[in-house]
Amino acid sequence: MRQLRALQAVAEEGSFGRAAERLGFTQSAISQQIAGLERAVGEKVFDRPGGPKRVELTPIGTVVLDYAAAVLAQLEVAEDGLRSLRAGEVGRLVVGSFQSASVSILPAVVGRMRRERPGLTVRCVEADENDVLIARLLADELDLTFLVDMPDHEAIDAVPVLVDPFVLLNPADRTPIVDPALLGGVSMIGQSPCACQLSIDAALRVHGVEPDYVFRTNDNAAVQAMVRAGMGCAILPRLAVDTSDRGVIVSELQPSIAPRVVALARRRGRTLPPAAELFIEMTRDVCEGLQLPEYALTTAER
Amino acid sequence: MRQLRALQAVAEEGSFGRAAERLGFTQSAISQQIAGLERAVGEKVFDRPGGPKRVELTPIGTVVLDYAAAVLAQLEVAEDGLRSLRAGEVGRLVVGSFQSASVSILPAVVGRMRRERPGLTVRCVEADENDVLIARLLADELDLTFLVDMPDHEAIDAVPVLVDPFVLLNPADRTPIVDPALLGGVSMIGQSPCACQLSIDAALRVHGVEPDYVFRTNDNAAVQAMVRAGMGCAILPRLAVDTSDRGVIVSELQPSIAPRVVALARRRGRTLPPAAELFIEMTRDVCEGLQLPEYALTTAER
DNA sequence: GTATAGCGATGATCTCTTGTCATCGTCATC
DNA sequence: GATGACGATGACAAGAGATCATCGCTATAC
Repeated sequence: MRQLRALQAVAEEGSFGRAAERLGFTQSAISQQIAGLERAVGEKVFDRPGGPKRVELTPIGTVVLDYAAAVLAQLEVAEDGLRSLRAGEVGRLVVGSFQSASVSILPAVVGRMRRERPGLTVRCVEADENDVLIARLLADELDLTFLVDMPDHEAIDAVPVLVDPFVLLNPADRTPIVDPALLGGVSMIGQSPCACQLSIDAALRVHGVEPDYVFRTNDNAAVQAMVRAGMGCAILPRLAVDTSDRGVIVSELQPSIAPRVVALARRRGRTLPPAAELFIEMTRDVCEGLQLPEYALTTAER
Repeated sequence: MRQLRALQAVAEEGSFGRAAERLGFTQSAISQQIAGLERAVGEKVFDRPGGPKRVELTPIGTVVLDYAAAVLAQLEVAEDGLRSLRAGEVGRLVVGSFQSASVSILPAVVGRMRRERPGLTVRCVEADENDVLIARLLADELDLTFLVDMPDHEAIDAVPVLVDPFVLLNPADRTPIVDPALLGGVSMIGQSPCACQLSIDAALRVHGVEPDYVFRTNDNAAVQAMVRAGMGCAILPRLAVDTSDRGVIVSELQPSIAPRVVALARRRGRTLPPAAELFIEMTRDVCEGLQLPEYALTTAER
């Protein structure tokens, strides 16, 4: 390494002394470095004519120089690559997500990443169940993952990024129900029993209600369309709701049930790519924005 | 370097200790090498879960490993290349030559080289004048050069490889002349004043003869054809003569004139490619063969 | 729970590498 | 023959790098 640089410098300068000067060594050091290189190669790489003449590469020296240049160039490429990787300018991030996060949070975050760090690639892996996301996170298939609720797993580190209250959807042509305790016997639209749905059901049972789902779909827009069509009520996280829909009345639950917490999780003990910190920061920022008052319910008041 | 190898070994073994064993170090040494690498990279390259679990590459570590593999592969290519270069298996040799050497010596030598060392490239540069060859040798454009006569130049090292006496060519239909002193006034075929021709002329003048060239050509076969056609006599180095030509009588000069010496020269102080030694050896060998009795004059006796 | 075994980190120590300094011999030039 | 530029080399100091012994941590076994 040091020897290869010395070789280059001497070959260019034609003199051990000048090469030493260029590299910040003494002539003696260069002499020893070249001697070491020649020991390694097994042949002289320079002809030293003596006196003030230039030292000249031997035929073998020429070849060694070519190889040295190749190795050093390779090394330079590596250094450049690492520099930009460390700076978070380039890289690849695999993020787990679930449907409503993919709809409400991810687009904004990924959009900003693409704008601010075009070299970064973000790949998203979606799964409906928390457990699947957790398993993939633990298997190091994901760098980060969104989760519903804070996980209770000692190998996982999670930060809450969004507190997303549940809201009640009623058809616009009916007097809206807002008390979860009154949902007993009411037709409801639900999701298949994913993490989110299960926590809704549990909350309703606290109010003594066993919900009666007449239709289940995991597509939030479909849920909302069903409500609009008058098939029943629905409880959804607020961020999953299209609040511009005039056919549906979106109301806070009174009394409210425990809101859904969206967390961003990482495996404990796994070092993340530098870009991950950026991703986390942006996500928190985006989520903060999503919780601003202007995103509060407006449809019910209209 | 050492660190890159350590990185590879640890990544493959999943353990500092086993990597140490493989590389012939202690675990402590590997630990420090990886620590040094991480200092250079600026980030951890391994996650160390602790306990008997495998250490795992961090995302950055994976990238570093890729770069390391590239650099090490490059280095291996270099080592392989140098090994075969040093062994004289591959390489490139530029050899200076003049016409009769190109005809009589080179083909056999190059042929043998090609057979025994197919990886070697021999390029020949031909020049009619000794001085041109010497200048190119001194300019390092040639690794070796054939020369007519031993050079008297302190920067050149030469070994005689062939002693090639001059012979006299007479047309077969005339009583042959063999005494150079009798060539005065005789029509002669000669070459243009190259090194070889000049030494012939000088030798003739010693015998009081000023040769009368009625035709000059640098093509030996053309000289011989002219003699065959009866245009005159000619003096040529024996090796330049086609002794199977029945139309020409080839005789030794009596008294003989100083023979031409073919030398193989190198620049003093210039290290030659390993293949050059081989070339020199083969040349001496071939030339020895050319001087065997069976190559002695036969035409005159036929 | 405690014991145990495997693993990496670390401080002390030693060795070998690699730098500098001073000096020498060589070669071209004045 | 003096001079100056150059590389080689021996002595010595500084630093890198290896080993050894030991520590703390984690998972597994009893």
